[in-house]
Amino acid sequence: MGLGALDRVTWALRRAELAVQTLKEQRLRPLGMAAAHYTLLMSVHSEPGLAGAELARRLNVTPQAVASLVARLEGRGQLERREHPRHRHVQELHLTDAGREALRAADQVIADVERHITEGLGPDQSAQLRTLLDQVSKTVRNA
Amino acid sequence: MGLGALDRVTWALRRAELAVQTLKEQRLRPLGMAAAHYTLLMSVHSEPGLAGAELARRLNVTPQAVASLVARLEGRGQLERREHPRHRHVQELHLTDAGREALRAADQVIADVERHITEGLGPDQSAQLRTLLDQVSKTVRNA
DNA sequence: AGCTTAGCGTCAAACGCTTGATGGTTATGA
DNA sequence: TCATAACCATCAAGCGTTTGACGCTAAGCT
Repeated sequence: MGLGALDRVTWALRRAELAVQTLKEQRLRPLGMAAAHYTLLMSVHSEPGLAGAELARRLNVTPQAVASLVARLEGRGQLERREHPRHRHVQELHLTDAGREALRAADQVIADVERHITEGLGPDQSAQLRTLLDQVSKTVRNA
Repeated sequence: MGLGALDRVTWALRRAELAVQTLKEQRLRPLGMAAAHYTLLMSVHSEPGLAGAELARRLNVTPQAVASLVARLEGRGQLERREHPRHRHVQELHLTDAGREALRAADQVIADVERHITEGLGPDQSAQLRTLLDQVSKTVRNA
């Protein structure tokens, strides 16, 4: 029987993602930051003031997972919860100065990983890879 | 400041992988099988008789995670642990007939997902994507 | 206005995985 | 031969996440 799953695109995709994520985690570890923390900080940075539940949707995780991360980052003084002006029950998430500094340091590491990959591929192939990956995402989304 | 992580290749990679994995999980759910189960069964199928620890290395997880999955699949009668001929302490992992049948059904679903993606991309672009992904894996591995 | 609906945040329990440590088994080398 | 090292499997504890349920707040509808 066939069952040759070894040379499928989705397996190559999985292995590449796993390798990249592992490398990021390793590089981020000396900074005392997990990849999930970096992702959350970066999301809040790019879209400040949104609620935890909204953030959870963008990151494809549950609101509780976000709440857990927020609690930790708030404890470190990198993130702060403000009261939403209209909805008293909702909390706006914002970065503190310390949070911005931590994000800057972490992003330097992440950008280095990214650069290493894109240089290994070359500029045009990197762009093409991104195009193909986006197309995969789009194809899968409306499956 | 720059900090534009949104249009990085590694983010596109992450999102694509997440989307594909989520879709697989959804499609596999009606069969009562998780993606991790499918992966394990497929690995055992492609290389029968290897030990749990060895399997863990290929899947990039811990031996305990494999043991947990094996215990569950053994309970379902889809997998069996045989005694290694030389090392009495080691266990060879083999598929049962029921395991092979379950794998066949699951692989049909997975192959369908794969087909949907490759058809959305076209044959040559699919091949190119796989090449690029493998190159990313290789680049990252010796970073 | 009052009622229903929808959305956010949080608590509690369950699940899966990792880390660390232990015991058992085979191979290697003095 | 005997001791050391290497490897596998397993147990126990800790951590992060998901699932399910509850209370609370704001908006939409009659």
